[in-house]
Amino acid sequence: MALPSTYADRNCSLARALEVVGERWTLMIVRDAFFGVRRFGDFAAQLGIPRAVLTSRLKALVQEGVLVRDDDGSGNVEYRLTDKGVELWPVVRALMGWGDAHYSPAGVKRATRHDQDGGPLDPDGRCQDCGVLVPVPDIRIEPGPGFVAADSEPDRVSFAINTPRRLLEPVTPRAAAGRD
Amino acid sequence: MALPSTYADRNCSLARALEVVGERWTLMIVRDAFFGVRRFGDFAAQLGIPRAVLTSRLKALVQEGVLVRDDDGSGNVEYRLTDKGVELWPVVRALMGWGDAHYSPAGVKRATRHDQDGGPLDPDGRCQDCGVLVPVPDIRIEPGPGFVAADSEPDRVSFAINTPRRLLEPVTPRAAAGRD
DNA sequence: ACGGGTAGTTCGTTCATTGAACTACCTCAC
DNA sequence: GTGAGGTAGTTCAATGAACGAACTACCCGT
Repeated sequence: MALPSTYADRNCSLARALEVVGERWTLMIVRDAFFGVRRFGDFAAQLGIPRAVLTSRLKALVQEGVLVRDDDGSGNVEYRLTDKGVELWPVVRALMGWGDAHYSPAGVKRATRHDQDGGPLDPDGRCQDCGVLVPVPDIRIEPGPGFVAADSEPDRVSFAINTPRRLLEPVTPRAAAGRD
Repeated sequence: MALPSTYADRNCSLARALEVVGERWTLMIVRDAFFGVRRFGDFAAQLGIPRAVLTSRLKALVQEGVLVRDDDGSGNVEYRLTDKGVELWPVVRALMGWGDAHYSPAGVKRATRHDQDGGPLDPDGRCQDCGVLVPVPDIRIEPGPGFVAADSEPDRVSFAINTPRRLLEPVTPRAAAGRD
């Protein structure tokens, strides 16, 4: 991976995209960002990723404009998806869909719905009730039939992630209001 | 990466999918398979991947049922996408789309069309002329406006890949007929 | 000053990738 | 049958990346 372009193929946007999000952990970080994770410690705990690797990945994602780093100056930092990052949703959705289809016989692990009317979404992200292409912030995600309950008490972040909620909604109700 | 599951998240089909196709090179191999590459040597030359790594990735993909290995007994082996592998097309398409959108200002590097009527496909893979959801074998792929011509004479496989053709059509016209 | 929370860095170990060279097998022409 | 040429791999030393635990640095409220 490293910098552009270990995948030497100059004519393939897949190679180019993988330069950015193809490294180990990167898409998992992006996934968590969609689920509302914003804090360094939350990413680290949620993913079980070495902190040095997390630092490196977050730096790369910020540099590529997938995340923004927002430091409030008081030791609290937030990483949030940019528009460019949000546009990775189809990638995450496609991979999740494939994983669900082939490795989750009991059904999808997480279901998506149109938050406004509760309609389920088709594979393209369209509401099956009202037909609109649901924008990412209006997508509600919730445990599906293939979801397996944790055997131990979930931590704060896992609980939030496994409770019906809209994408991008921060899992950590940050003290300061209006920060969203 | 390694075996199931270095991404410990048991409730995430994204993690599960990445266990299979998230390693370095893997999606590039799958991409080439969509483009009709089937031979060990063609993958190796096309991707510039160390042969040992290619061996390992192909083995893993076969074991996961993404590819089938077809050995005709005469030293010729073909790796072909299974149905499960073909279902990765939305993943490849989504990543290519994102790469095109953000790293190819001159336009998409490869355009997709409905082979039957030549209609361009929308981001969901639907023909904009006739409206049908085009099955993968009926998708024609061809250089788009962002494509940059090679500076040197392309090899046989690169030439085939960069010429309008249907997905999954083998780039190597294997001697034996009916082998498809 | 202190305790607790936060975001990182450091560093020795382990593991994966790289790249070049080498092996093994089959086929066809002679 | 023997040798040339094509195929699919394997081997191995060197490099680089990931791991994980411990440590540093900063800010805060008390």
